[in-house]
Amino acid sequence: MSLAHAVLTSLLEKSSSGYDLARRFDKSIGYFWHATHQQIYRELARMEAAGWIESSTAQDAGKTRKRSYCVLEAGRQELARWAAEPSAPMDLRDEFMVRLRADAVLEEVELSGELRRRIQQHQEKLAQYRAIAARDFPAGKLLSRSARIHQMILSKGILYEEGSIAWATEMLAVLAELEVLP
Amino acid sequence: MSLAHAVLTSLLEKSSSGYDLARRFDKSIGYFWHATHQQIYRELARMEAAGWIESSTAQDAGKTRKRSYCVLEAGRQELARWAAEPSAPMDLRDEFMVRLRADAVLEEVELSGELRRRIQQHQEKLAQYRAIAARDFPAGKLLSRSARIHQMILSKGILYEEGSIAWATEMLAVLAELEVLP
DNA sequence: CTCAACTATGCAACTGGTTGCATAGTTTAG
DNA sequence: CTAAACTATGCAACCAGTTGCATAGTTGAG
Repeated sequence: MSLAHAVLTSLLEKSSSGYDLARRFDKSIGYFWHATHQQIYRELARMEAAGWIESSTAQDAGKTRKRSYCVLEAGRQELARWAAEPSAPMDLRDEFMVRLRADAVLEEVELSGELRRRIQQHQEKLAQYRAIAARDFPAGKLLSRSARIHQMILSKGILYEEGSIAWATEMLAVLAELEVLP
Repeated sequence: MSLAHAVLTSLLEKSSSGYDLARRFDKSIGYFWHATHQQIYRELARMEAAGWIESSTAQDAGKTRKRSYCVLEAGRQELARWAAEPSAPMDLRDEFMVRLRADAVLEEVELSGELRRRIQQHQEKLAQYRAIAARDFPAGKLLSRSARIHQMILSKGILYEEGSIAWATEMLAVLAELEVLP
C-alpha cells in the first residue's frame, strides 16, 4: 500500500485540508492513483497518530471545522525511505479485455459500440492532458528539475492515452473485418 | 467486480478444477486480471450457489478431492449479459509515479537504479509475450475469429510493454541530464 | 521406506477500498 | 428570507483482495 505516501507527497507539495487534498488528488496524483475522501480522511488520522503529520485549525475560515495538515520531519523521512524502495510492476486490470475474451468464446457479444465509446473517452482525456502540458510546460521555456519530472509523468499519461486510441482503433477494424468474412 | 465473469470465461474455454483454473489464470487472463487461488475457490462456491456452474468429482484422479467445474446455461447467459455492459475505463495505479513525484519534491531520492530494473522487467515480459505470439499466431497463417481476438489482446500487452520501455528509457536520460546540470 | 515437493482444497483473520448516510456550517439564487 | 447547493468532516457497514495456515492425498528422490 502507498496511499499514505501519495498523501505525504501531496502535502509536501502544499499543506492543505483533507477536503482540498481529496479534490487535488482527483486532478493530479489521482490520474494514476485514485482515492475517495473517506480513504484520505482515514489515512490522515492514521498518519497524525503515527507522528508523520500535524494538524491545526485552518487560519482562513473562522467558524468552519476545517483543519490544515502539515508534514513533520518524521513524515518526510518516512517518504524518503519509502521512495527509494523497489516497487512491484503495476498490475493491469482491464475489464474490457475480459469482455473481449468472453466475446471470443461466446461469439455473439456486440463490442464495437463500446470500443467507439472508449476511443472517445481516451481522446477527451488526451486533450485534457495536452492542455495541461501546454499550460504548465510551454515549449522553449527552461524548466526546473521538479517541473521536468512532472512533465515526464504527464508524458506517461499522454503516451498511454495515445496507445489506447491506436489499439482500440485497430481492434474496431478487426471486428468489422471479422463480421464481413465469418 | 468481474472476477466471476473472468472465471466463467476461462471455464467456457475449458472446464477445469479450481486448482487448474488458478494456474491457468496466471498464464492467460492473469496478465490483465490477477487472482489468487483463494479468490477463485470462493468465487466458484458463489457461482455454484447461484446456479451458474456445476461441479462433479473429476473423472481422472480417483481418490483426490479434485472437483471439476462446468458452466451451465444460466452462467453462459449471465456472461453474455455482462459482456455487453459498458465498462469504466481501467484505472491506472502506478506506485512508481508516486515515487517519482516524491523525488520531485524531496530532491534526493535515487531512482535510476529502480528505472533500470523496471526496464529489464518490461523487456523480459515483452520477450515472453512475443514468444507466445510467435507460437500461437505464426505469420501467414489464417486465424479463426477467436484466435484473431486473442491475438489483439496479446498485442495490447506487447504495446504496453514497448511503451513502458520507451518511456522509462527517456526518463532515465532526463534524470542523468538533471544530475549534470542542477 | 521416508522425506520433500507437489497437487488440491479450504478456513479465518486482516487490510484496503467503496457506499450510504449524518452532520454542520457557508454561500448563492430566486 | 428561505431553499438549494456547496464546503468540510466523519461513522458504520460492507465487499474485495491478501496472508497465513491447515489439511489431505500423490509422486519422486535418495
